[in-house]
Amino acid sequence: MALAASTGQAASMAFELVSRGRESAAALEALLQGASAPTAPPYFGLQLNELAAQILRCCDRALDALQGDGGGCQGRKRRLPPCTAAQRKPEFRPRVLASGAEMPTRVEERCMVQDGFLWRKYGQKDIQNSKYPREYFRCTNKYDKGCMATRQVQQSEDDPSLYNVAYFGDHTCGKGAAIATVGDDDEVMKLLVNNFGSSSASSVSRFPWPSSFGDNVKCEALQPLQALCLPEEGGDHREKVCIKVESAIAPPVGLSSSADVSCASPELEALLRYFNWDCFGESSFDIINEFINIDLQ
DNA sequence: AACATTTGACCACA
DNA sequence: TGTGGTCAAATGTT
Repeated sequence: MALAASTGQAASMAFELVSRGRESAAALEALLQGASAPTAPPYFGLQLNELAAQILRCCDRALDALQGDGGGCQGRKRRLPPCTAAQRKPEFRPRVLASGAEMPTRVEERCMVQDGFLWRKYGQKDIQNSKYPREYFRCTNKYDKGCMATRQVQQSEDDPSLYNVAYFGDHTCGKGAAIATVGDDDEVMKLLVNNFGSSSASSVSRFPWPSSFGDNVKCEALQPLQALCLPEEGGDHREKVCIKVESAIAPPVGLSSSADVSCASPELEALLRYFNWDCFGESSFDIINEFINIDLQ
């Protein structure tokens, strides 16, 4: 009963948050419709007005879901696979962590900013001595362009709001080239391109984290990036960054605060502000992660 | 129809 | 032999 009450409370809070997000997105879209094309450059392969429209669609679907099923955020469902001798698939088990904890609610997988690199999840594995599973992603251009870039994402045990993201291999699909030309006049984007366009230690040393992603969301690299660039055999490289996504204003325990990187570009600031409202669950991490992922290529 | 995620099985490696 | 990374069938979403 108490559970039902708290579930209802959470649902109404989620509904309110999504509603606020929708209002913000609608305002953003209206602003962008009045802006001339040169002031709204494409980010991550999307025009900002397209981005705003996408946000609206996501909000509408989220609101529909919240109203439709009494508050539960349903992810994609999987029916019981047929149990025949030819099919090895055992019976379906609900998605529960090894620790017995529930998986974070997936609000809307596809409601994320595209960074020019598209990742496709190809596996998930429970890792020994870890409460949380590790998720495996590959570049969607693996087969058509032979791009061998992959990444692994795992929630931190010490701090569930922290995710460890490891990047393997280089993108050979060329999809990131456009990103480097976006924001040439933007201080932050320059830093990011300078730091991540090369794997050399000298450029990495100017890694600009931590930076603020709006008022309520912070993304921080918890360790110097150069310490996490692990060379691999065959010229392959691995980059790993710890990402912390928090919805609270208060700084996380054990993390020293430092100066935020200012955003010289109003477009980028507008984009970052967009993240404020969608700051819960796994989906919010995906959004942030996708953004950070640009930097790491 | 195309493309996405899910998830147990398979396989390589230490 | 245990563990982690990948595969691929089933199934959901657009």
